Amino acid sequence: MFALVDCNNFYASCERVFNPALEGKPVIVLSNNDGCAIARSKEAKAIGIKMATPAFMLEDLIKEHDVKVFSSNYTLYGDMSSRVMEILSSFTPSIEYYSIDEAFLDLSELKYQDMTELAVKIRQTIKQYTGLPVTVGIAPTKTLAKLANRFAKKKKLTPGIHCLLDPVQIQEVLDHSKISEVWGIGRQHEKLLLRHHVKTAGDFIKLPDEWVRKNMSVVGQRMLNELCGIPSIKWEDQPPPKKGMCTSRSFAYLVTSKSELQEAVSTYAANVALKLRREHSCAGHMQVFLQTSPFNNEKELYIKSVDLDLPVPTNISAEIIHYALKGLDIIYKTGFKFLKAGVIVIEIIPEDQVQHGLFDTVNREKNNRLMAALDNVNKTLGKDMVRFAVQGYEKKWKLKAAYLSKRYTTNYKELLTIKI
DNA sequence: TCTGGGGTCCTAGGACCC
DNA sequence: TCTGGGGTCCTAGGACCC
Repeated sequence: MFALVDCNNFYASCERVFNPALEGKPVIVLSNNDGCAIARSKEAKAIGIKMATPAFMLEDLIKEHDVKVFSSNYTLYGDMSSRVMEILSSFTPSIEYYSIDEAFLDLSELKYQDMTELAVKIRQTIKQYTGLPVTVGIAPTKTLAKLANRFAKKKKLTPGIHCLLDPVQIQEVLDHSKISEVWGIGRQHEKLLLRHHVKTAGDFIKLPDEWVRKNMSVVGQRMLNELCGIPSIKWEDQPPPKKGMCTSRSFAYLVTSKSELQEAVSTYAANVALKLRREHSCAGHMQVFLQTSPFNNEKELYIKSVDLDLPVPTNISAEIIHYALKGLDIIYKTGFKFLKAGVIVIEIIPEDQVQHGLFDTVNREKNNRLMAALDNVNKTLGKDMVRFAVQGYEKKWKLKAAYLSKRYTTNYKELLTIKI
């Protein structure tokens, strides 16, 4: 048996925990750059705010219904997430952290007899310790647990938990789940299946294996197995090592000047280098990319990326910045208004497996000590307090975050104050 | 004016080898 | 007119996830 536990409207709920006045009100959280709505409270969904709607299209609705709007506060959400995960891991050590707001638990070793009772307990504990509402779905496979979780959100009786313990209960949920609600069915597969009159998950499991395999590859076959109660998706206790890391952002406004792009690209490069150091990894290869707005139909779209080999796999900021700027030199073109840039590193290996080059001109030992010192200072004083000059000081291009809440749980200066 | 960011997995097809 | 067959590796692109 597996449980899928996820936080309801996670980002919106996090904002509510520290601002009870938001209770019962429509709340939305915007993506980076205050671009579009990525989290919505129940009330916001009810007035018709759809996932990923651009903020500028919501202006009327926001005014009309007095919607409370927030910029993404990842420091806060990340910290709340680790609190939830810690509580979950107190129920069982067999836990897979699936995303910032959800986790699978493997319940097979658990002595709990009554699964429903366990689900209730999980829900209550998280609510009590963090203030966050969660939903629990329990079933024989991960995909069914996902479906049970979705079902738990829809149903009127005992909302927030649902267990699929026998074939009858499973069949009921399959028949009441739209095909698009199955984990792994996206827009394209939905279209394909609807063309073949497959409307529900119940219809889907009636399809012959060969058809699924032919039209939806092994991915479809796995979904089919999972829905039939045969676990076919890997259990990942430990997150597998990352294959690539990326830092990219849209700019607050369209950027034309090369110097501003250099600031941005070197900032992203420094960020990627920091991510590598946190994972104790080095990268052997990088890509830098640059693009104009895909939404401006009148102007020519310019998307260009360049690949660069790093002579020796590295996580040293200065080195990664150096090559990123070299890449920018290659792809930069005057006469365009750029919306977005990014730095990607691949060929990632553990830092203790780096093969040093015979003709290496970089003093890696010294640089590693420098990076450790830099990370330490920044950890104490706050992110980016010490940085490379090329990253710029003003950073006018930096993304917008006009409605940012405080970092209540991670910064002493931003603790919640209560007047009594 | 204003449209997120960071990932994974799979397949097909080309290049290359014997 | 004839022009193998198998294998591997790499890449681009598609689909999906949160």
